[in-house]
Amino acid sequence: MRWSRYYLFTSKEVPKEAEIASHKLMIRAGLIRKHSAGIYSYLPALWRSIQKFSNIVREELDRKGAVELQMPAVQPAELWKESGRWYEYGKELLRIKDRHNRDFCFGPTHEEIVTAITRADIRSYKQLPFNLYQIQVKFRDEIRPRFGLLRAREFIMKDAYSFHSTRESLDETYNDMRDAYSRILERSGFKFSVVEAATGAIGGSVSHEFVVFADHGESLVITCPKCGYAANVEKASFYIEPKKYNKVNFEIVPTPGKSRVKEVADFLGVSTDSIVKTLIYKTPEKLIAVAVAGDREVSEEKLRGVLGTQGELADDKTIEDITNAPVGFAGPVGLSEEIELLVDKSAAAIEYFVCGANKKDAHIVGATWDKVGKFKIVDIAEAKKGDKCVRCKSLLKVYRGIEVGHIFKLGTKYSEAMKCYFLDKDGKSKPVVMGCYGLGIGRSVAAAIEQHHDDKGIVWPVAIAPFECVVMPLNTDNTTVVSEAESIYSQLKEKGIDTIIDDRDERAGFKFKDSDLLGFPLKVIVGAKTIKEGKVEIELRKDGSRLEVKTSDVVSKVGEILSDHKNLSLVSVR
RNA sequence: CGGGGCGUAGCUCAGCUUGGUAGAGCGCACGGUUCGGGACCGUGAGGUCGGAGGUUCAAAUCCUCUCGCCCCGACCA
Repeated sequence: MRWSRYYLFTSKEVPKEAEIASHKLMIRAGLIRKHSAGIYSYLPALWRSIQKFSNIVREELDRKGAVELQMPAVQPAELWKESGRWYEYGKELLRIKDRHNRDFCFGPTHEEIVTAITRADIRSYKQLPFNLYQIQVKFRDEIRPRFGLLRAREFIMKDAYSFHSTRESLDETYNDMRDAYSRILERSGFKFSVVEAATGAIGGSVSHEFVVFADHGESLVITCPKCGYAANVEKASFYIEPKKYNKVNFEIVPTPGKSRVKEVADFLGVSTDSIVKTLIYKTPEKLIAVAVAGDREVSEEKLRGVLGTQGELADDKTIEDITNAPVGFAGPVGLSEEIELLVDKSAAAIEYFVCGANKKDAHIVGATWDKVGKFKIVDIAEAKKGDKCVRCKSLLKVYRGIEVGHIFKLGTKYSEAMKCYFLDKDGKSKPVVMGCYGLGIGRSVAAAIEQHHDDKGIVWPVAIAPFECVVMPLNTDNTTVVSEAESIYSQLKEKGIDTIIDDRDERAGFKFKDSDLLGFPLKVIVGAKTIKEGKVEIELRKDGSRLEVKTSDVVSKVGEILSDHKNLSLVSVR
């Protein structure tokens, strides 16, 4: 590619709307153009990176026997009504009407469509399993798009859906996909972690996230450096350390106006972890009381797992009705029998605790669980810094990262709702067992920049760089320099090395700054100084190191360095 | 959805308080000097001041409405 004829325009200005590195650099390097909140064009250079990453994805999925297809972006409402998600998905689903006033949506994901396809074809267990995938534009009307491609509304995603006659078969494919994702990320030069995750709006039972480490990531990941346990903070379990408690006599004490945990703790002179905090949640069907230790938060994702449905905090009026007290004075002791009580492990472990008295301006001290009616002990508190591993009791670490992939065991949620059945060996009709596997393409590429950049610009991993190599004739008025550069450029292309020549009539410094910003892994510098001796320089973007080589050796040397780097990025970093 | 901020040249922004000829830097075009880490000098092109309405002799500036963008928050007792 000739830079002078390519569509690649950089800028010195630091964009005002961008806050994090990948977003700023993508704008400065001329890789994206924003049209609306969370809606972008991918300009040619970035599109090359996206294509390279997509092709790695294809190679690794094809290797596992997955089959590519393409499904519609605009989907009829009927299918979403069948699965029930037309009513559940909420405002993130972009709903549109056609000229006949019929309802459609712009697909945020494709379980409905893929199930509509397969239910028409699947008859027998003999056809199973199979795994279908596509790389396609999705739309999710996010509450607040931000960070450029990291949280866009329109984005490119690889989504795969597998279909099975048995759970065991699903397990097999699930593990295959897990391997494929790991290979994809390794080949693309990511440092990442595979973590247990909550299933969210997609549904299903088991799921894992692929989280690329980044200081500005939106996901919090808990890992155990000793035994390798890793989970999203929304899902992570932790070890509750047994403590010795001194006996405290049961007593109802006045706590006027002290409704928050911190206030009660200060007022009574106790620590927050000896308080039991009681929250009232509501689901579409019922009210639930939830108790956690005062120094902990409820993980709504964990709660969703226990309830099997999304719960939300009840409004003030409901709380007053059920607890006979204003908000802030609920407690498990003496709570109405009408409401189910879930007690987190963290709260259940406290022998003598402080809690709301279900009475205005009063708390109980010295409460014990034998004074509480029926309750169930569950794991619904969020892990936090300083917690210990549920498996090996080592100190857990908390990392920030970007969730680039998420794989789920869906089970029969969609196949039952949408009647995708097959006839099994025993002659009985059964719902197909499904898995689904998402990987954010644009997000991954943005995450790569987030993970690989310095103060000069992007430092692309070789595998997904827009170009592997840039040839830079520094003195465009020197005919030897120009002709040597052109010759090297043709030879590199000949050898299949992805090369751009910076043939623009610009000064040397300008070209250096631009290619540093763009982050091409290798520069071949052709200048008047060295060409006199029949030499050029090769510079590595990674560390700025240079070596002089004879013009006759450049091509083989470049090939050598690039293959070294490709191999390097294959080394597992977990 | 709630709160805050912004919208003026291709980009980043000043001007608005106190109404009166629309500015700077970068970028762009041309000429000259320069030429291995975002050069310098000169000349020049380029703006319905987000949009609509209003007040006024006169509106980028004041008022009303509206659209868009950015940031923070969205209930944990």
